[in-house]
Amino acid sequence: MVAACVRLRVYSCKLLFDVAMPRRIALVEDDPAIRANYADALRKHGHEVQAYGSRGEAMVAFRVRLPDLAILDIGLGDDHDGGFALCRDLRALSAGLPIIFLTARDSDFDVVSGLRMGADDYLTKDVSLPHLLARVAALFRRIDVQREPKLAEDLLERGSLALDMKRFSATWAGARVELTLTEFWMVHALARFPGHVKNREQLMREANLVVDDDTVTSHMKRIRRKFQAIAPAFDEIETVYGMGYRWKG
Amino acid sequence: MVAACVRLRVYSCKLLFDVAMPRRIALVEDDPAIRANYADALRKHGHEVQAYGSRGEAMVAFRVRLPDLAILDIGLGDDHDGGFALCRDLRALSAGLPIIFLTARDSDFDVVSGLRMGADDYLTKDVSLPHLLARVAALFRRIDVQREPKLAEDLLERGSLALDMKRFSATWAGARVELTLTEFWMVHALARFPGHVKNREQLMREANLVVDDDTVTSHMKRIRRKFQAIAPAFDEIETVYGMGYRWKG
DNA sequence: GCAAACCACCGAAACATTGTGGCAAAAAGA
DNA sequence: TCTTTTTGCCACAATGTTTCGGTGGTTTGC
Repeated sequence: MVAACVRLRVYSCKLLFDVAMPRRIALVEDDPAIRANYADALRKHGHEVQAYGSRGEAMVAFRVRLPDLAILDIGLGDDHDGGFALCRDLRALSAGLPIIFLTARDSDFDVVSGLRMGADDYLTKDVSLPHLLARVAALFRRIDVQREPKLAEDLLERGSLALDMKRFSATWAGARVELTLTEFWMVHALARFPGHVKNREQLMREANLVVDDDTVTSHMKRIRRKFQAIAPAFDEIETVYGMGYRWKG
Repeated sequence: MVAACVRLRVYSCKLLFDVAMPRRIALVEDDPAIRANYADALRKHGHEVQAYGSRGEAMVAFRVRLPDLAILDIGLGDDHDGGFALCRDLRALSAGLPIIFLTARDSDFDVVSGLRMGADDYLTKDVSLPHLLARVAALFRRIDVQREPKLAEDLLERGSLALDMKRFSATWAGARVELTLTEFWMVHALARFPGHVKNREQLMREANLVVDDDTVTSHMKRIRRKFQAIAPAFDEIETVYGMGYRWKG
C-alpha cells in the first residue's frame, strides 16, 4: 500500500522532469566516424548534441556556454592525454558539470585516474549503445533527483494537459504549447474545472479582461489552433451553444 | 611526459577528497569470503561498512536506518534476482539513495536493467579494488557537489553561470562578468529558479528596489549587454511578453 | 423549412509591451 | 571637492498581442 503510493509520487515527479528541455551534451572525440556514430545515437534519444574533434575546439565552445554533460575521449589526435587535460579545465570552469570518459583505453590505471580527476563515469568503447545510453540516463537521473523537488499548487495536470503557473508554460502530452498571457489564463480557467461550462463573461474575468464577446471567440479560435498545431486531433475545448465553452477533460 | 604530469596532479587531488567524513556503506553479498574482502577494503579506506548476506537481512536494517551508499550483488543465495528486488525496494524508501551493483553478471542486458532500475553504477566483480574505490569516491563526490549549494548558500551554479553570493561576483563559463549590485541581485533572482517567470515587481523586490517598471527593463538591457560582451551568443534571459523575464537554464 | 441567434474564421487596425540610446540625478570613490 | 560609476527615467522604435467588424456556416426554436 505504502509502497504503491510512493511509487506513484515518484512517477508524477518523473513526468515533471520529462517536460523539461532537452539536455545539451558535448561530445569530444577525434575520430570523425565514431564521433558521428555516438552523436547520432544520442540525438535519436532526444538529446541535443554538440560534437568536437579537438581539445581546443571544445574549449572555445565551452567558454561560450557549458553543456549539461560532457562525454570525452582521452586520446585526442596527437595529444595522448588531451581528454584528461580537458576534464581538468572543465572542472575549473564548473565543479558540478557531469563528465563521462568514453575511450578505448581500458587499463585500470586510466580508469582510476579518470575518476579521480573528477569524472562521473568511465566507459570503454566496447560498451554497446544501449549501455551507453543507460549510463547517460542514470547520470541525468542522479542530477535531477538531487535538485529541489517542488511541485503541487503551481502545477495543474488534466490528462495530457499540464499547466505550470510558475513557468507560465503549457504542455500537451509533453509537447510545449506557446500561449500568450490571455490565452494561458483562459485555458487555465477552463481546465481548472473540467466539464464545467464557462460563459464568455467568466472567461474574461479570469483573464482580467473586459472586452467584447466576439473577442473571446477569437481567443478560443487561436487557442484551439495552437493545440491543434501540436496534436491535430485535439478536441478538448467543446463549444456549448448559447452557453460558452467547456474543457472536456 | 605530459601524461606523468597530469597524473601527478590527479594524485594530489585525491588527497583532498580523502579527508572527507566517514560514510556508512551497506554491502549486500551472499558469499562470506567476498563480502569480507570488500568490506575490509572499504573500511581500510575510511568508510564505515555494514555487511549483509541476504535481501531480508538487509531490508530489516534499511528500514531502521538507510546507509549513505548501498552496494548490491544481484544473485543472493537462492534468489537469483534478489539484488534487483532489493534495489527496487530501496528506491521506494529513498529516491536519492546512491546504489551500486557489484556482481559477477556481466551481460549488457543485466547492466542496462540495473541502471534503469535506478542504480547509479554497475560494476562486475573483475574490477580491481582501486577501481571500485575510485567509483565509490566518484559517486560520493557527485553527491557532495550537488548537496553543497543547499548547505552553503553562497554559491549558485546554473550551467555556465556561477554566482558567488559572498563576493557578489558572477562568472560565465569561467569568465568574470562585472555586474553592479542591483544587476547581481536581478540575475540571482532569475537564476535561482531556472525556467520560472519573474515579473518586474518580483525582480524589484529581490533587488530591494521600488522603481518604475521601465527601470527594470533598463537593468535587463544592461545585464544582457554585459553577458553578451563575454559570450556574444548569450541567450539565457528570455522575455515573456506581458509576464516578465525568465532564466532559461 | 425558415428565420433568428450564434459561432468560426480571416485580416487589419488598435493597442500594449519591450528594446534602445541617451541623459540627468544620485551615490560612491579619489 | 571633483570624478567616476551606478541608477532611474524618458522618448521613440520595434515587436508582439488583442480587438473587432465582416463573411459565411451552423444550431436552435417555432
